[in-house]
Amino acid sequence: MYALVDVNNMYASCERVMNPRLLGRPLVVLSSNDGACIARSDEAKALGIEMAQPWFEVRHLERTAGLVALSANFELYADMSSRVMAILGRYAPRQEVYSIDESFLHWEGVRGDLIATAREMRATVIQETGLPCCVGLAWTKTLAKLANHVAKSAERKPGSYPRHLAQFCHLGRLSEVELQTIFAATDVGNIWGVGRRIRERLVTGGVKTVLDFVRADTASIRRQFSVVLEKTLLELRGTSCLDIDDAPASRQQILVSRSFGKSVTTLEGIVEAVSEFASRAAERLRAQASVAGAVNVFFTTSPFREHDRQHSLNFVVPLPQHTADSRLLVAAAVNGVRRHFRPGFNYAKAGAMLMDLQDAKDANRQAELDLFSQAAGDEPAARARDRSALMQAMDGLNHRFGRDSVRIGSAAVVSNGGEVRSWSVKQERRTPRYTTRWDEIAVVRA
DNA sequence: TCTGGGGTCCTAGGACCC
DNA sequence: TCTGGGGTCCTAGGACCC
Repeated sequence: MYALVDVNNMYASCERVMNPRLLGRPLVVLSSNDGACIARSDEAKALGIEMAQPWFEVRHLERTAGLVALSANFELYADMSSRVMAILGRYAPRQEVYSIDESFLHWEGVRGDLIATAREMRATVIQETGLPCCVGLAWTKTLAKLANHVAKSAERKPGSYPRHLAQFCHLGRLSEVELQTIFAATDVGNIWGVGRRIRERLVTGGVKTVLDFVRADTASIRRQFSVVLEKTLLELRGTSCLDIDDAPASRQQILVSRSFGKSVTTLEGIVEAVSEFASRAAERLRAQASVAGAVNVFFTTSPFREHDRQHSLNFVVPLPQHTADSRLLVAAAVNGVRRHFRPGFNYAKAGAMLMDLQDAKDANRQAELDLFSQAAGDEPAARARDRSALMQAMDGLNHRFGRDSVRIGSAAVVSNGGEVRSWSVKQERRTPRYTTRWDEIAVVRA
């Protein structure tokens, strides 16, 4: 039996835990640069604010509807998430942390009352973190996702589903008739794995609800769409095709990209930003004990500025040998920028992606075994150890004294007088990082 | 003025090999 | 006249997820 546990409006709920005055008010959390709404409280949804809607389009609601908008405080959300996940992990033998606000749980051959377990689990999460969640239970992961959708909707949208399914929905406990009623009342686009495009094609073919979909022919779904969608269909019929992934493999690519707070026109501006992104990516690379074989760099103008001349650059810089050394990765990225940069454009966004990742241990062993590597000009093992020790020291200092205490020279360009870097993201409404910074810790007054 | 930032998987087609 | 078949690897693009 699978459960899918999902924190309600995660980001908005985290802000409310730290500032209860936000309870009951329409609240949105904004993406970097305060550009678009990436999370909404129920009250904000009721105002008609859409996911990813640009902030400037809804900004007037601040005055007219008491809307509150906050810049995303990802450090807070990540910390709250890890607390929630740790609690959920206590309730099931296997857990897959699926995203910052969702977790699959798996019980094999359990007979007990899982709804009772779910109730206790939800109460514990609320008690220990203040965050509300909903639980969907079913025989497969795709059905558990659907059950979770029902649990959420039954709680928040009166009339959508039977009220007794609010917060906890166990599809395995429903009669065939009840199940079909729910399937018939659910748009096919709410299925996990059916996005906008596939939904359009399904609806055009007359498949509008989950019920229509489960009655479709597997072979023709496979033919017209893909094996992926065929699996989705089988899962909805109760045949488990997706196993719980409780030992996630390390990432196959690491991307750091940002839109700029204001556009960048100069080579030095792009160099500065790309250095910073490559440097951040390298930190994550070392955190998962990998090495990279190439750096993919891109920078581009904004398609939304229709009067600007548009230009995008995207290139891959291969490395002579795999590495996790920030200095080498940043240097490769910067050299690429210097070679490819074209002036005369208002660049709006850039990114650095580390590719061709390998396990650092495997890469080392490979290098030691390769009798020809030194003859070919690769560095001796001793030097490689020095590199790794230096990076470890850098990561250690940054962990202890705060991000950017030590960093790579070319990424450290800061304008005189403490002025922010030209490309820096705009974040005017960020709340304190209450749980991860001593100097921003929450203060409680009696 | 102002439009997010990460990821994954699958497929098709071309190069190349035997 | 007639020009194989099976395999791998790589890349680009498209779909999805949160």
